[in-house]
Amino acid sequence: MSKDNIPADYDHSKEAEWQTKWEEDHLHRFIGDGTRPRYIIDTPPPYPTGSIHIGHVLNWTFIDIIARFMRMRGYDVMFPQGWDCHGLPTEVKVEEIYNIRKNDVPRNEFRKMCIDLTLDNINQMKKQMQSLGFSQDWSREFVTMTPEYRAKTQLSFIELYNRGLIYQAIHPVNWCPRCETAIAFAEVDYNDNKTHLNYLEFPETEGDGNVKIATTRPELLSACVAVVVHPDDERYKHLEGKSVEVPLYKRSVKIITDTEVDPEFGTGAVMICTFGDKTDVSWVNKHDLDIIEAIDETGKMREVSGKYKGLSIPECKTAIIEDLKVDGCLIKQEPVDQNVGLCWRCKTPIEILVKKQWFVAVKELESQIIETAEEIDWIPEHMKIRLVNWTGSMDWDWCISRQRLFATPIPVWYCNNCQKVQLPDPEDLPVDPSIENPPHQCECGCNEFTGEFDVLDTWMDSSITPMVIAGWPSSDFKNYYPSDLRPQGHDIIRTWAFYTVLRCKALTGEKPFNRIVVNGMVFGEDGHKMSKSRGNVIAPEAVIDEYGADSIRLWSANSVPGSDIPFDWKDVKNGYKFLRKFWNAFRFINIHLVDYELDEPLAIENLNPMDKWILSKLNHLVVDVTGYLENYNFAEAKNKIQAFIWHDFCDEYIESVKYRLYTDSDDLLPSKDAARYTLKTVVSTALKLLSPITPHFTEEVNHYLEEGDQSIHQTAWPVPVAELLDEKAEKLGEIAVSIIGDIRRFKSATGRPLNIPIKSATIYTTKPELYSALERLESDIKGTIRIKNLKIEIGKPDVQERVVEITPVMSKVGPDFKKDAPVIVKYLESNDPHEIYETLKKDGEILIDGLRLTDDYVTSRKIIVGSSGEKVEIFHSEELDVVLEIVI
RNA sequence: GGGCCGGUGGUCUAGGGGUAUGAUACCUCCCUGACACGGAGGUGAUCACGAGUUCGAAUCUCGUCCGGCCCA
Repeated sequence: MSKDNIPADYDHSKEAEWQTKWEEDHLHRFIGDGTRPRYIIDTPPPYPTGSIHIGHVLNWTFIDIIARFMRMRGYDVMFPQGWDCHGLPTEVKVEEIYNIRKNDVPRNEFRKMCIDLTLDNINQMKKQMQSLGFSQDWSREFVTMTPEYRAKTQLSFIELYNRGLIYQAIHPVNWCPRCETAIAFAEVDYNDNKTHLNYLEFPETEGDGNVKIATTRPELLSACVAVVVHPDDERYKHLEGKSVEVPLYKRSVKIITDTEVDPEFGTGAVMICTFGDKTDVSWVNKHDLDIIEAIDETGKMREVSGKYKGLSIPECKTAIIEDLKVDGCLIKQEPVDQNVGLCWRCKTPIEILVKKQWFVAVKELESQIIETAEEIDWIPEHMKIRLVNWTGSMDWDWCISRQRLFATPIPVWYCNNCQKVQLPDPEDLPVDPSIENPPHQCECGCNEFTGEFDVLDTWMDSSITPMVIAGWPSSDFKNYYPSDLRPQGHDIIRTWAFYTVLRCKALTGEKPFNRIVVNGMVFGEDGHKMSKSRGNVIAPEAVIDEYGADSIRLWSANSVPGSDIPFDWKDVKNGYKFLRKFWNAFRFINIHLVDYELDEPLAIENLNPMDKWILSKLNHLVVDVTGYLENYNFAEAKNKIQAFIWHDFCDEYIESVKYRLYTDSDDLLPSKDAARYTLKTVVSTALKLLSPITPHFTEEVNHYLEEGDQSIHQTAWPVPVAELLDEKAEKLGEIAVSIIGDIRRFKSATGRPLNIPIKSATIYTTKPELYSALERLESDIKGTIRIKNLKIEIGKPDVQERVVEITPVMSKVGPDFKKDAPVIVKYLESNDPHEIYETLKKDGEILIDGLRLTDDYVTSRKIIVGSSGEKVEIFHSEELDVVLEIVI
């Protein structure tokens, strides 16, 4: 039944062996034959940076617990893993490694360098994930930079283009002058700094007046297209509709009004430029103003800025301020705090440029996105609000073109004659228009084309994962779509969740997933999200080396969706201690299981009160943990299992059966077997409950405990046994636990060793039902604490009790006495507790200002004073209200 | 500046109208037939602040302050 070569210590380095075995045995493969209900997880594809961080550990532990739990419950689980490869960070890294700029080598050569680096990074991260015991089906791995995946991304582009949801337009975009590319809002970092607010005087074109405007960006003077003031601003009422002259350039611009102007800031008059900031963009659109492009793609001043042409932005700013001073147009300068947008990668201040770009028509899809979000289960629910609010607050459509190299090419060509857009045939995908030609000639008869050099935003790759894992565009993909579960962090609700909902809905007409479980962020010791740039990162390998994957998984499991959690070595260590405790308990049990032939029906017949107690608690645990895991309350599941094993089982139950296990008496043999059966059942069931959380540990113990070599992960999830759920048995067991604890505490309080034998003990109770309960528990109490003679008596010993404290039971006093409750409380506080107790005992009630207070509304604490002079020690057990008399 | 979340013993945390859960740290005692990497006990919280509702607020409402994530 069990093996007798159990190592003294649990060795977490054996985790790797189990990982290898699971992989070799294909334990985590999705079968897909329809013999079991399917459960599909749309796993996040991480960006291959080369190493996973603790945030990944948290996120993937959640996923893995769910995957393992669902498998044990009979589901065919698809747990794929992908990699979201494309992006600027890899390009920057490659430039760094080879000390080149991307344009120094041919495009394809540069891409090859990126691919090689990414493959290495994926390999490392995959190993890390495997070392954590995550149960992905690696036969279904997807990599967004492969031709197969790029073909899907391009197909999704073509489909949306054909439906008019992707269009090309001239549009303001966020632009990084260093990277020379458009970037999305999500890629803009913001930084506080100090600059100067410059007060400039714009003379009236007709008349002698002038307007003083305040600007932080005088270098954009050449792009000034209007001056705007608040419509209610009395200072400027007379100027509405008139024109002023732009200093230096002597151009005339209109004065317009808009309520968005803050009259309190600066002078209350603002110059609108193309484009100083986002407000400029909205004003230009709203008032249909001209567009003057003053800055080029590299951040240099263009022709239109006149003598400043070719200067960088800061150079131009300095020069123009000097010239304004000379002209007398600069009235004053004052320091001001500014919040500038920076390129998230290189920290260069971004500009807003006017560009021909590709867009996804997000604004048009808004209502559909919100509807779809409503159809999805959000865990926790408030996360949905973030997506809905975000959807309603987009300033402009999603710009999906990027001027980069390592990405999926935009699959279009332009006819050299008529400029018409040419698309590839779906069967030719993927294509690279920068080096290939389109399959057909243009309608206009022309056969000369220019390929698009721009590439797609990486979110275009990763926002179709639920479709890709379902096999899209193959015709049966709807059998595996939508996914059942999308697990992800709350930091990317406005990106990954948003783009996935938007794109999948637009492409399939359906929601991408039924349910989204959102995990929190991991904080470092400084209270901030763990990130490389903050330098508060702890490497998962360091934790695994010291305490093993299961310990960090236990740490991860001590949390719930949506809550941020701080990383703490102490907590990881606590998980490790728990596993060690469980291991030792198992080792002890194993000694008593060697050579033991289980006769289950017979054992069940002979269960004693303590066995029934722990078995009932075990079955309650099964019910509870199943419910907690169904509701993603990992913390509660983990804590309930841990408390049960550590305290109920190890500290109470095992201690209470030792006397039976070590007996040689034939009379006690059936009871001994019942104990062995119970020990085995508890360990075996608890292991199953724990195995989604700590798969290595439970597998290790399981292989010693059970016959055969079936993996614990292939066993069925425990179901509660109705006959063993027994409230009466639990209450009876609690009485034993309480008495045993009291005697332990008594020993501790009187400075005696815990294992010191007791010559005789008498338990006095005045309650008949308690008396009979104690009678049934006699041998367990006696055996557990080693009492030679135990007597149970009805009545009281020859002692005096003194009540030292009477406490109101507020949950009863409050509702029943309402506004009189404080009177009761005050009375109980200010009168002698013993007298109150005596009155209650004598009269059954006590009158306080006409209020009838009975026994039910109070609890009392007694001490036992004095004795009849015998050499006995007496104490009062509060919980049960019994008196114990002890002779040691 | 906006959206969302949060502020509970030294630290972390549960609860969310009736006098606060657990962990950790600390202190005391105990080497008990699996585990001293263990066990038993103990100290320690006016539940961020202010006001309101209520007999009663950590809990509900409003406001303030502080922190976090995302965005501007």
